[in-house]
Amino acid sequence: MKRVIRREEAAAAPAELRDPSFSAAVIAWQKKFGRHSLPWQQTRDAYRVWLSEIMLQQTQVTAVIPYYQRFLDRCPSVFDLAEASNEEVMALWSGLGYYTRARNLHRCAKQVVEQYRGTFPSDPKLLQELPGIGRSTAAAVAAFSYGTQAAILDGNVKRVFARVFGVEGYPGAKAVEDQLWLRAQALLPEQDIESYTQGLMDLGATLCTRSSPACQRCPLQTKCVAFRDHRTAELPYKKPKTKIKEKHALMFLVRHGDLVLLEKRPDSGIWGGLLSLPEYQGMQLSSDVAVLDESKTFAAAKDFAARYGEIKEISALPAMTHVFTHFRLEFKVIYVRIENTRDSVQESGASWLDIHGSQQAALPAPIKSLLIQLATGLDL
DNA sequence: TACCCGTGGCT
DNA sequence: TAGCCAAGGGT
Repeated sequence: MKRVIRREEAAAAPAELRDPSFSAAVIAWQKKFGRHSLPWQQTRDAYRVWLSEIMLQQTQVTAVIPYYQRFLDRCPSVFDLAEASNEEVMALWSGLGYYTRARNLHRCAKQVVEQYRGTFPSDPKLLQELPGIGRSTAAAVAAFSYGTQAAILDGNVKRVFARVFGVEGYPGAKAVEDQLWLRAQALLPEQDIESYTQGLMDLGATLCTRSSPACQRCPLQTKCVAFRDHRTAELPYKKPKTKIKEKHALMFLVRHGDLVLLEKRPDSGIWGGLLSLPEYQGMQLSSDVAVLDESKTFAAAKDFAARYGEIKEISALPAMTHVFTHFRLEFKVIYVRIENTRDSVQESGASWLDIHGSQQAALPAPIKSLLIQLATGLDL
C-alpha cells in the first residue's frame, strides 16, 4: 500500500520541479516577516484551524475576524457546533456570504463528531471527504493542525507561483491548475510545513499582491521570472471573458413583388421596437433551429406565409450570424415568394415594406443589409 | 466543464 | 466608476 502511494506521489511531482531553496526562502521569510498573530494562529486545535479555513474561503482576513471570534464564543468546540441548531449557525454566519459554506460547516461538525468522535483526521484524503473541505482546505487543516506534509493551492499561491515560475495561462483553467498543483506538491519542504504554508499565504497576501507587488522586499525576487521580465502586471493571467452564448432563430422573408413582410418587434429584448423579419415563435422549434432539417423549416415557413398569399417559390438563404455584446445570434432565413395576397396584414400586425426603402427603415443592421442585397438584385 | 455562490475592498 | 478579485467547493 505504501509503495503504491509513494509511486503515485513521485509521478505527481516530477523531480525537475523540485527546488529546496524555494521552501527555505519562504520559511525563513515567514519566520521574520510573516503574520503570527491572526486569531486562528498560535493553535493546533484542528477545530479552530478548520473553522478559520472555511471562513477564509474567498473571503478576506479583515472580514473574517469578527465572525470567527463570535463563532468561537458561541461554539468553542466541534461538539458545541454539532449540537447547535441550523438556524443559529446560519445566524452566526449571516453577512459572511457563500451560505452553503455555513450549511456544510454544520454538516461537517456533525460528521466529525459521529465518525471521528470529535477529532478531525490528520490525513488530507479523509478531510477532503468531509462536506465543504476541498483539496486545498484539507491540506491547510492537516498542515496547521498536525504538521502533515500536504500542498495548498489557493488564490495567493497561484499568484505567487504564476509569477515566480512565469506560468502562462489563466490559473483557473484546468490544465494550468494541474500544472500548479504539480509544482505545489514538488516544492513541499520536508519539515516546517506550518511556516511554509503560512509563508505562501502571507507572501501572496502582503507582498505578492495583485497590483503593485512589493518585489523589493520579496525573498523570491532573485528566482522570480515575472520580476526579471517585468511581467508582474501580466502574471497571473486574468480570467478570460466568459464565452458568449449562442442563440438561434428562424425568420421568414415573405416577398410579394417588391414588397417584404415585416413585423414590429416587442419593445423589450433584442432589436426592441424595430421592424424586422417575422421570427418563428414555436418554442420547441426555435430552441433547436440549429439542427432543424430543411423540411421542418420549410413547413414552418409555408404555414406562416400561407396566411398572406399563395406560395410560388420557397428557398433557404445561407445561415447568418450577428454578434451582440453578450451573445451570438445565428439565424436562418427562409425566403418565400407569394402572389395573390390575402388582406390579412392589418389583423396580423404585420406590414409591407417596399424593399427599395430598406435603407431608411428602422431595421436591425443585418436585416437591413439583407434587404438591400435583395433590392439590388444580388443573389442571396 | 463551466457556472454559481455573497460581500467588501480595491483600482 | 464599474468591474475585478479574494485563504474554494459543489454541482
